[in-house]
Amino acid sequence: MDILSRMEEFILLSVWKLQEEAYGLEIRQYLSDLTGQELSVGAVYVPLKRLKKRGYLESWDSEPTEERGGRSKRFYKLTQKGIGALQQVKTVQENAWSNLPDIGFDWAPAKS
Amino acid sequence: MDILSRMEEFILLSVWKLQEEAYGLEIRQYLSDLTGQELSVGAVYVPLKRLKKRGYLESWDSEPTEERGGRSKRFYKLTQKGIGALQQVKTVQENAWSNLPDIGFDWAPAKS
DNA sequence: GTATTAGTTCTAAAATTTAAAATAAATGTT
DNA sequence: AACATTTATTTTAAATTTTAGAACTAATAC
Repeated sequence: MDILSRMEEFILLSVWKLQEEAYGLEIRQYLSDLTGQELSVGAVYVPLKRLKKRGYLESWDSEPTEERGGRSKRFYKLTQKGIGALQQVKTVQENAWSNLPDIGFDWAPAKS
Repeated sequence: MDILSRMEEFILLSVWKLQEEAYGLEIRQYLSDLTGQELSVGAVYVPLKRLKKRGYLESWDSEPTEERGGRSKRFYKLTQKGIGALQQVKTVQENAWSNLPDIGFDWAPAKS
């Protein structure tokens, strides 16, 4: 399906949400909080690269220095294409959840 | 992430939506309409089996006969676990889309 | 220089998705 | 009865995505 995977959607949304602070480890932390589940570093960095390569994100590296140790951060920002892909997934998502019948059907055959 | 993939979510929702008519090819058609994209048969049957094996769906086969040719259908129905997984994904999804700042940031460095 | 901290890259295994050919099981036709 | 047609599921292998975590980088602190 030519629709963002859930991981891709979540990463794009993290970038949106985090604004000036959208970089790898921060995104990882944000998503862990959101879903209540630990996330390996690879689980974030691998799709980030892919999303950039495909034009959903752009990036730039922070100036080497700041306050304390550690290497520089790679910040991300949504492109127009990225925003469009999010809009699309939102629409399809909403359609999928619309007009569902009441749950609690009873048409399955009785269990033997 | 221990959350339904998008394909899994969509298939479970199809089963919910289609009620008495929830079987492979019908689900495929429904999802093609929903997303506006053709879907191979494997793209539906493979995850259907997985979802059943994991307890999100139960199934039974239709009586061999009906009106016209063709082999019997395998119908699906959500289990409690399946409903729960959909509820979870809905909640996380809604959280992910809440409280997003206005889009149209301008903190990226100027293009060189 | 050596330790510490913060971050990214790499990479291989596992899991999922996808496409399409094969198979199955029913009815219709001659 | 044999063969064609229709509807549906199964199989399978390739492609893609996800995941974990070790390795590496680059800065500051001592």
